[in-house]
Amino acid sequence: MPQLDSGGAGGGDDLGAPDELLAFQDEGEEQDDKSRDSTAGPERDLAELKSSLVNESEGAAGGAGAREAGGAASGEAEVGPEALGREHSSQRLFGDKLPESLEDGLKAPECASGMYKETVYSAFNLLMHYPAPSGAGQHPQPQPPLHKASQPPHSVPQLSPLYEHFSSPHPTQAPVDISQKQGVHRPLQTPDLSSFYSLTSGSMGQLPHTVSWFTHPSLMLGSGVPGHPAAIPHPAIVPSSGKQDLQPYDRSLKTQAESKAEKEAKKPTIKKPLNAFMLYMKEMRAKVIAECTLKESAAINQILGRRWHALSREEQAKYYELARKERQLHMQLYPGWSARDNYGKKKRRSREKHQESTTDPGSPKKCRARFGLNQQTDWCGPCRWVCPHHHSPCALSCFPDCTCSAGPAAPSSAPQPLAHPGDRGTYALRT
DNA sequence: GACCCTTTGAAGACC
DNA sequence: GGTCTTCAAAGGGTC
Repeated sequence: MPQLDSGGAGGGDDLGAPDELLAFQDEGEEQDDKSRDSTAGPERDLAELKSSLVNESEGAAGGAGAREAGGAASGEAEVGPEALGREHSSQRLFGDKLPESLEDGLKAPECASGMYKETVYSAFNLLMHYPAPSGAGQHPQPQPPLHKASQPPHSVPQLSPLYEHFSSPHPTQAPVDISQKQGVHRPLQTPDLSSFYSLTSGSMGQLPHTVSWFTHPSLMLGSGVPGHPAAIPHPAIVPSSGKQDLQPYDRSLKTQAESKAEKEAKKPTIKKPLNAFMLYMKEMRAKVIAECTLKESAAINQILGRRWHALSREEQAKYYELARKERQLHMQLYPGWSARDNYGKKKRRSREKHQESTTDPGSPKKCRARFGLNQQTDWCGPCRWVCPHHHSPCALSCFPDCTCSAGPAAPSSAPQPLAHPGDRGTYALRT
């Protein structure tokens, strides 16, 4: 993490996100525990993490896992396996049940043995912690065409070929070559940008996403941001419409206003730069899919979220730093861009859910949606949470340690929804 | 075909 | 300033 790395690339970080620091501040003693755990041995750490996941998934049926999770959620002395949750307080409160698909994946031998198996999971940590020595012999992947003769000691071998390029002392040369080959004007070789990727020995490696900025198909096609002075193609740029252009004849039939609107509609959307977790997901998703034979992104993201919390500060710091560079580069490429530009481009039902929550309680399904609960969760009663509107037990078997044991409340006495696991901030755990 | 789900983090909106 | 909302990725699932 840049802020914590006094000697690292965090110095002079004008774009450092304050949340990054807060995230670690929140962890507090957890991080100390984490450090101790990591020093105690990765095998134990991994085994406990795996165990905690199994317990969480099995906690729905039994109570032991629930109590275990509850102990971890108390935020106080985390001891033994309980400490393995390693989730932020808000996340720890989120005693979710893994989706069936995820449970299946976890129970599947190939997943159980792969996800948190030392040989795989810690292999990633190892790669992140201990830079691979230079030389092709250490490289598990085929040598890329742009492979440099010697690999910088700080590089991460499993990353894409261009990662190596950008880890090289002359990171901007290959894009120049590429653009020259493609006949694309690339005013990218600004001192500032090159400085981003002229990684020092202490700087972090480049992940495929960042690297992919320069290998994206749009780059190869020479597309860019119309009107933008830089006109630098970027994977963040996506056409707002996938439809093909109109034929000239059809176009002639369009009125000027229509064509203008059409132009506006076809204006490529500049996407938000990826944050640290997104970069982490992008890199690790394929591994999780391969290890767990899962395809459902929701389940995969749950796993990745847990893995993210299981990462050490140093490991997370690499992604925070990369995300900071992403934002920096994004800002340079699109100076006038704002996240507001993409607001409202996605219709989200969450907004509708919120509106529903303030008016009609609606059906139990809507009520579940109001509290952000899993729509697929059946109503039953292990947590004894009572829906304030329907006065029926909420069956959140995925929240086995829910302490909201309030009985059915009279409608008039329940103007406020009860604290519920769905409300991350108010969920209290049984101690 | 649009949206949901699910995760974390960044940033804008809102009070 | 604190809280809430939206969007970034991903792809199977749902409507």
